[in-house]
Amino acid sequence: MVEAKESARTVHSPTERAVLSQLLRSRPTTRTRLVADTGISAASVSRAVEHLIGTGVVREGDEVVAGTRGRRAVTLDLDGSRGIVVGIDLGASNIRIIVADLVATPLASAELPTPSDLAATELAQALVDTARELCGERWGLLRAVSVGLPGAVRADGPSVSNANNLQQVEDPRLLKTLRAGFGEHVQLVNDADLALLGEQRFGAAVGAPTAAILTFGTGLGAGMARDGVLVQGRHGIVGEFGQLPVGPLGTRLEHMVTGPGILRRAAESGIAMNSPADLFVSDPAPALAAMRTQFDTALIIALTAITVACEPDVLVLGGGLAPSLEPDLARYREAVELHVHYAPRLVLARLGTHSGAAGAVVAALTDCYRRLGVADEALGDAPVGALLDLDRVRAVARPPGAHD
Amino acid sequence: MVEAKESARTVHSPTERAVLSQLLRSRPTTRTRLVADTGISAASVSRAVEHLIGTGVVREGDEVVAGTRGRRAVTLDLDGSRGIVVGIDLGASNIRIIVADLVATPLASAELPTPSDLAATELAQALVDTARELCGERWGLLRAVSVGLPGAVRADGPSVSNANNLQQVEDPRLLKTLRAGFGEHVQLVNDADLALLGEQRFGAAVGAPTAAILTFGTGLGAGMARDGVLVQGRHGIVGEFGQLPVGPLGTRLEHMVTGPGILRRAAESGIAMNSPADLFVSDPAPALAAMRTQFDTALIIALTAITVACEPDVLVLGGGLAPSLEPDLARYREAVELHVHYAPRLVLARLGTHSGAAGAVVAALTDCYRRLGVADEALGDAPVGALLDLDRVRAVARPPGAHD
DNA sequence: GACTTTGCGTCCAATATGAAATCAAATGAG
DNA sequence: CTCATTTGATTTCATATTGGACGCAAAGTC
Repeated sequence: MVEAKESARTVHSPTERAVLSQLLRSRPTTRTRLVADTGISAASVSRAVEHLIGTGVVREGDEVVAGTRGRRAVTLDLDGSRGIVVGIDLGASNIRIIVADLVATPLASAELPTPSDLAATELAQALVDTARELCGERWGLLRAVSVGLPGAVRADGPSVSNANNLQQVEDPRLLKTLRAGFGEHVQLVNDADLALLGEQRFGAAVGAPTAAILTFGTGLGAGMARDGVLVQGRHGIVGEFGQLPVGPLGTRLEHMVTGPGILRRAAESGIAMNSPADLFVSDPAPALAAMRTQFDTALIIALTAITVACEPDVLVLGGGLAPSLEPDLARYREAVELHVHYAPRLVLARLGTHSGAAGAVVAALTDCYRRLGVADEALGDAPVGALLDLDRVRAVARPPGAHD
Repeated sequence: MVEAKESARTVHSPTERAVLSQLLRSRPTTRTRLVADTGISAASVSRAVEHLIGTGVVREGDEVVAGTRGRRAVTLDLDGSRGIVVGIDLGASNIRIIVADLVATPLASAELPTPSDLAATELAQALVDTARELCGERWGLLRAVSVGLPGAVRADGPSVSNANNLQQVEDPRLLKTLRAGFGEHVQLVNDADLALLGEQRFGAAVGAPTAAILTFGTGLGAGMARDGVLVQGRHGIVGEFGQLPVGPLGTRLEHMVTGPGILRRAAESGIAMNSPADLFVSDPAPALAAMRTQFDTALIIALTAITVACEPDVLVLGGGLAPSLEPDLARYREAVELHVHYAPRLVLARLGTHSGAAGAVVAALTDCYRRLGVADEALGDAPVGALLDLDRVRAVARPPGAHD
């Protein structure tokens, strides 16, 4: 269970924290490199590493095969096998779960339709059961769980609000049941925030500590991170740019750029439309072209707003509609740049439907490392280097219900 | 000069830093209270204080007059007399300068019309000369200078852009001349950011570490601070909500809510208007009422955007037009709350025309304390308790040109 | 095979820390 | 007024942490 012997694993001394933090940033590494990177004396680094190995946090690896002369340095790395984390993306239509070890190696994954008719308690229990099955005999090693939801997560409790597309997650019993099943260390996070984390660590925004995401799903979701840290308000409404009343007659931005809104507006105008993607065909009918212009206007407002809100280096576009926007990314970028003399790099999400669950893994790992005593500045990089491999995620996927 | 013997004044040891940081947060205080607040042993606190006093950073004050028995504790406080800072608000129409000591006691202040016909170098030299005159014989104690400007300040250099209302501040020679005159520690900051700092420390947003400001001047300025720290992007465009193309035909938000834009739009509509304040009379003519509705719509978009950008506890409205909005603050707040289920407290700026210069003093002091080794978390509070007293600022005001 | 280079652990002196004792300064009781 | 009591500040001392110097180990070079 999550709380098992956690205290014994906590790193106390400042020196040891500094060493572990640097190890996280540049892993795998060696004692000598840690000395150079931290400025701490070789004697102290050696002692700290010795203790970290004794605690089971760090392990020695194979020797370096550098071409230089002299004795070979022993590689050091986190001992990822000592624990596992679970990342869950609880979406309005699908649930995605990834189990990974402490260095973000995917161990198992699953995807299943959301049983949206279930009440909060049953839904939570279903998540616990499925995750437990995926973890198999490693269940005892579970250290942290992160769950992404389509709603505003308030810092108090935490409680959830504005979850229009999956109402039952607002029920506090959801978290209660999750805690009962997974243990203490369960966190709820907005799904767009998690998708951003995923893309920042493993996807389209790698190397951009200040980045933002805009997801076009059932609703418009947004997330922002500055210097590797999510911007999250106490009420969870940071990023709710979809609520800006910028359309004609005060229509909300969300209704101008997401699927249901587009279809409704088309119906109101008497335009036949099968899918929102019809809006993005190359030679549209005049009536459609007018709607597309409105869409573009609204989207550019959203992009501009998010740009002046946090000045991201990269702005990721995700969700079902995002691929349709690819041909026009350059045009959107120019429009933003025209308005504020700066524009972030506009890119499509690269993890696709996995970004939320991948981000949940990142959030869970971050939680683990923070409890281990890693410095906050270093958390943004952890676990860098060990990219969560999408192919491996798929390779370890199991149909729900299959047993070990 | 600024760089004089700075190194000797830097606090090195972690313990000493912790003590100084806590002293800043709860000053004036005593050794015993520092022991309780920091958790450091009495012996170490005593030693640290001794050294801080020896360095000249801290001084002992009068004894406490507590009603309890036992020996009286000696009060400890920052030694504000050991240095001075200069805060300058370089506006499009007026320059305001405040000289203060290291505990934010105003020593001198001045206000003069901006000589906007001067080129960058001459303008900078005028600032240096005026400040030097205000400082008098204390000039040698100058530790830091902050200058607020109506433009986007980029982190590189720093360079300035988007300064449409005072073009010459974009010239890099401005900073060069300022550095030549004031010394190394001059920083340029966006004026809205500084106004927010001022209101957060001394004005309408006291006690709100997460706050934002919207200033209605020649242009629309905005600033945001999260947890006591300004949100500043590398390109300085954070907060440029005025550039959102939300009006009809893509009109920028700025043009809908600031003086020049209002006058121009009135002229275009054939409405006679002497001052933008005419828009806010209690029983407007129908044509005016329509314009007012447009203004309200745009303002609510701005307020909503800034709310979802950082979720401030307090949103300060400043600049010339702000007082006209007072009767409608509750209405605006409700509109925002309707859109995002949360609204910050909407308040008018309390420092009026002084907020920028007061904020510049805060920024300069923060710079000083950071160089002294104060922990970043404690900087948001420094120098709490010593409120910059507006009456004192006025009392020490001198007409430019007067001599000591 | 001796030498050099590099990695890493050990020894030791220097430093910083906290618990406890001591000194200092105030009040109140008798 | 004197002395016990209380609280604040410093000193003493035992202890822990740190980094430099040294020594050993393991590799390549000549």
